[in-house]
Amino acid sequence: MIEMTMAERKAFNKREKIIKSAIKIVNRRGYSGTTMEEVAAELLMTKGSLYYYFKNKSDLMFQCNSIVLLEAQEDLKRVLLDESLSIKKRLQEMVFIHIHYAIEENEVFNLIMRPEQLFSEEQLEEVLHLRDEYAAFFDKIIAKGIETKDFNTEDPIMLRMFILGAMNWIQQWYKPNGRLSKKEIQQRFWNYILKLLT
Amino acid sequence: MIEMTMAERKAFNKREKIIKSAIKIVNRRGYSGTTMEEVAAELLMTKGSLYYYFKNKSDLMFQCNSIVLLEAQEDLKRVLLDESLSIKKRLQEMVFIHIHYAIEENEVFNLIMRPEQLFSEEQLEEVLHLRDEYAAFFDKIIAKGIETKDFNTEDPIMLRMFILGAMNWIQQWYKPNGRLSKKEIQQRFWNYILKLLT
Amino acid sequence: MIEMTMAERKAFNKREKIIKSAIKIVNRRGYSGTTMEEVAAELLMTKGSLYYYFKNKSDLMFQCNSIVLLEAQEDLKRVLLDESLSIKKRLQEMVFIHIHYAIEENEVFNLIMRPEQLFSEEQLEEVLHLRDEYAAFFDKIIAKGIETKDFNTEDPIMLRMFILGAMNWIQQWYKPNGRLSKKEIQQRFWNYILKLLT
Amino acid sequence: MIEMTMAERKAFNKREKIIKSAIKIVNRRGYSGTTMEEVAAELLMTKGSLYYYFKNKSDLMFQCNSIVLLEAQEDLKRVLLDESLSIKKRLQEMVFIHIHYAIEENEVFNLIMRPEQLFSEEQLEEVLHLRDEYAAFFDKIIAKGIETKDFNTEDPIMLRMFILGAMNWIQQWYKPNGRLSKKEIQQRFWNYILKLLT
DNA sequence: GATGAATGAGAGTTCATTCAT
DNA sequence: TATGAATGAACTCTCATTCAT
Repeated sequence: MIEMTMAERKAFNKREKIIKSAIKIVNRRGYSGTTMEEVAAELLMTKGSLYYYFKNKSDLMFQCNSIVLLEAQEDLKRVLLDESLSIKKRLQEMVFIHIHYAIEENEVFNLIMRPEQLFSEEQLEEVLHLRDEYAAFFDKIIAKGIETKDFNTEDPIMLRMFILGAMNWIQQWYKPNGRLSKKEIQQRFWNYILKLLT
Repeated sequence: MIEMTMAERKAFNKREKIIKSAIKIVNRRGYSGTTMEEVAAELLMTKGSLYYYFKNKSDLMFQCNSIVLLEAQEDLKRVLLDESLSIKKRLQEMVFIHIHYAIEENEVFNLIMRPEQLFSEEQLEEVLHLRDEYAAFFDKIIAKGIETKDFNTEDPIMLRMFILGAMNWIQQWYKPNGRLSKKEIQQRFWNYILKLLT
Repeated sequence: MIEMTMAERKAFNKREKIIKSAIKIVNRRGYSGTTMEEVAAELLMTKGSLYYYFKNKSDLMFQCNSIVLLEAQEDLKRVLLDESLSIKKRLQEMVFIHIHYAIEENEVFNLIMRPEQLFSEEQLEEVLHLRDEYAAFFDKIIAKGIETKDFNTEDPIMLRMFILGAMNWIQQWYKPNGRLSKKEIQQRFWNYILKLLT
Repeated sequence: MIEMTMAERKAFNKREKIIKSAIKIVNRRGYSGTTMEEVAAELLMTKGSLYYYFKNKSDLMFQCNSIVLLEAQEDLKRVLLDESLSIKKRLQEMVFIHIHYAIEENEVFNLIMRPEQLFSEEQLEEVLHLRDEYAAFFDKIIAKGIETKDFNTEDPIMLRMFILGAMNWIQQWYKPNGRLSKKEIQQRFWNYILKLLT
């Protein structure tokens, strides 16, 4: 979107590679369990080098969080604005997307449990802002559905929190080879959600 | 329940006091943010002394988890077995209890996010067992409700996971002086749950 | 002066031992050249142990500075209040004391060159306060001498700065086996100072 | 003085620019507080480039020191050799020059507090040599003054050390907006010095 | 000439854990 | 029982230095 020289692009790519790597580690070890050393090792770098790309650990963690959230937002937005789909279908897609991220990017997703402890004030503000934006996508489609009488509920905000909570929690018990596949979970959760909304 | 000498009882009490203190700290700082130092300080002890009562930090954390879960189990059991109440009423009470714990004992409750990282294999087994037991209380009442036609759902296990997830997540956004009081949240969540079950 | 239990006294002594050790290192390496590692090694401890006694490096450095300055203040005060000595004799003694410290405790004395960079605001305030107090001892005896007509000068503050500066600088060139001994330097400097004051 | 090709001259100029920049930083941050990064940033370069012009940090610091000292020497020499001025007047000018440098180039001037720590043996030798040369200018004019009976003192070397020390120390307490201006300080210090010399 | 990138040694700091008393 | 003291491993972060391009 923004013009970059070759060198800038290269640096940008490297930064992204690091973030992707860090995301993997965070998903395995959690935030405080992740060490700069391990992130570096995964990339065959030395930890000192990471500081060329990121101010400090908290900065790196912050960017991990942002990148995942922004990606998910992109996916949601595409569906939200796709007028070829019915309201219900759109929400369903969004639910599927959310569950996908909750399962695949379990720790990093919107799941920093105590972000106040990890992030600087400035970062925290943006983290919370990103989360709000994310949630707003769901609010929007629900509001539309209420307008069109597809959905019906009082206090849609609280209901959205109920629903997102249920989905976020999946990562706590999901196991790749469990009784139900990701697809089946998505389908059943969607059924519950639909029931709540009508 | 078990016979104890005076000395044993004294030690037992002390252990409990330490756990209660630790729970407070964990709720404030999270697991990895909790230091033995701070736990000891809260009790006007030195951290060395803690090791007389607990093998190590992980042991202390484990007991924190257990005590909260056992307490909550006690509360649930009392309601579950109270035949003077209707099935629905009983589940409602249980929901209220669960939300109460999720809010008041937010971090410790059933919420060690990645227990594999914190606990030894042995401990982990028990942690997971306790969780299962806990969840089973809900399964039981739901099963009863299905029998009596109070409730109606296929795959009650999955639905229970949906519901517990939604409730567990409350701690992520609950603020003591938020728009809705604990009581109001309990009520609304109960409404949603009832809708899902009928 | 203050009541202490055995244990407290022991800790106090240890702390003092560490400070004394640190002072040696600082005199050898300068402030930023001093590492916690080396201070610990000198005492056959590990650097981690230092943190049992001092909050951080800056705290240790601060206490080094304070202890030397306070000791020197004690020495000065004893002379200043010794009414059995003439004013001139008292100032002479004080000059000798100052030169002694400047030579023997060269780096730590009042000589942190850029204290703003090393100390926290709080510490800095006390450091500067201690320095001011120290200088005030000289101001007092000079003021007395002016009263008694022993001394004669306008702007005694500026003159005191001139004199202390000259003495402080000794550490920059003093060598134990140089042309003049400490005693001779003290005597000559006193001659110059007397000339300036009369 | 020495023939240079265009390219050499260009490099020479660049080197000087870097030194000037470095001097600024050193005056602000002290020797060990100065980073190659910051020096480079001030010049909109990258720190890697500095190594094209200087072997290492110590080399750069060394040249900073030299350049300031050589400049000051130039100034002193001009006055020293100006036979149109009286001996006293000449010394007065030299004192003013010295105080000027002590205030304006506070950290770099002759003030590397522990040069043994920073410089290689080779460099150290030259640093000390430059300092001696510098001091010798003062020795020369004082010697002349003694010859002409303008001044009178035994051990003029020691007295010169006393005087230079007093002046060097100014940087420890001088503040741009203090009670006395630079000019006033220069005047008073000159009065003291004159008193010492007659 | 200049730079982006990487390195590696070492610094300060934290903290669970141990143990003699 | 309790503690003061010490430890050591691990961690974050800094920075002078190098080098291919």
